[in-house]
Amino acid sequence: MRWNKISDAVVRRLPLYLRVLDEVARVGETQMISSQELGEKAGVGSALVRKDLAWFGEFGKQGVGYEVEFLRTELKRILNLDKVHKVVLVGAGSLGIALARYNIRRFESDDSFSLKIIGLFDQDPTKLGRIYEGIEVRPLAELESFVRENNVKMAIITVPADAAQDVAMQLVKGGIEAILNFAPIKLNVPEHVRVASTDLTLELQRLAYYLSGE
Amino acid sequence: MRWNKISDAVVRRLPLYLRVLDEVARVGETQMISSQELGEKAGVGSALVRKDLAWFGEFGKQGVGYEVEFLRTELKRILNLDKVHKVVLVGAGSLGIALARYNIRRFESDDSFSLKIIGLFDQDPTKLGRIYEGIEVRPLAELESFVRENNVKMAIITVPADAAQDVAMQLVKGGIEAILNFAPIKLNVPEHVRVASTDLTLELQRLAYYLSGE
DNA sequence: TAGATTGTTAATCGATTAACAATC
DNA sequence: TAGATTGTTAATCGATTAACAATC
Repeated sequence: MRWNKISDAVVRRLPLYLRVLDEVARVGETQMISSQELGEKAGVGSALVRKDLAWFGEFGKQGVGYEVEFLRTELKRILNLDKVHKVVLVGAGSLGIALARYNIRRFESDDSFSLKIIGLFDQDPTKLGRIYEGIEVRPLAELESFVRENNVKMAIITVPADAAQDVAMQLVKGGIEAILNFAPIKLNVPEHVRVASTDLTLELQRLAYYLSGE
Repeated sequence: MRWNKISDAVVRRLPLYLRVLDEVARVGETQMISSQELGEKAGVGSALVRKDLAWFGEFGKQGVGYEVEFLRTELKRILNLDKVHKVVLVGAGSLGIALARYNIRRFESDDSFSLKIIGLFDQDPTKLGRIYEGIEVRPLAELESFVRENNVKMAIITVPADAAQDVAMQLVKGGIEAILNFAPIKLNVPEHVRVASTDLTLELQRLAYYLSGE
């Protein structure tokens, strides 16, 4: 399962397609969907839908379209979502806990349930041992070994900016391959580690640009 | 202050530059900064830095670079961050409260403090009247009038997916111009309203793609 | 078969990078 | 002045869109 050289822009749209298919399957009106309709619901041109999917194989039938259930299964496979992934969340502040809750809810209601937070970590000794959403808060000192021993490949960082780089390094040493980062800082990690950043401040500042100056 | 036609890609980098300048100013070692150095710290090529800034004027001196404080002030002005903007947050669940807290902390520590949450809204009657971070939770029914009467132009949505579109419409009717959306759904809004979406699920699913299949 | 839609190639569009004259 | 770096133009790169032969 190695399709290297697939552009990031393409990969970014796959979960979008999957979401549309999930919804179409849930409503259950149609068995088949055209690139046209899939594109419309995903907010993407139909040609781009076809081109994106074509990177991974031939999933459609000319004159008919794509079988919803089949494409859904294939996309899950492509995205590695046909397996359960263990996730650690570092930073048990209010944002971290909220994400743990949000995330777990979301994936529990999903039939696939492919991401599972198995560890919460925090630097604050007063938080240690507390249990949120059924998961115990552990000390940062155990992070690296926990990640290694449990073979965790994915992490979410919600610690303050000045601690984030350090945490990232611990995670990498433990063998993490993908990080979702909420700290407002650019993480420095080796090539083989993927980082997705969600930077609230940057987004808000960007939006301010579009406000008609008052 | 109308530079229409500036591409989104450019606007997206401006807050990044601002952040670098803030940091450089805080450390206070240098008065001047070159596009080279600014680019390095922002993770962007030096030519692109110059090109981005050139859209808005001539801020540098040949042979020398950009004056840190001056460029910082200019960027704030360009991004509309030289004014205080009132923000409403809709959805006082754990994510909403966490964001309110996070956000307020962040901008309070900043000397500019240009975004200020002035209203929290929730549909749950048991939450009404509660006070978080000094802000009272109000009923959704009052959202539109509150936004209009207080001349609020920016909103954050943290309600569940099935309520988000409805909330967005209320906000737009009240006169909102920019929305930061955390609900996992594409919001349908008029042309003149800007939406930035942060979709945790899409990001996580995207990251899963890069995991070496176990 | 006739109509529709895929998979794919070529054309277009937009964004980034390279290069350099202008000039501090 | 000599060295450095801007602002800007031209070249490159990559991503999206248009078009259409293949075919269900």
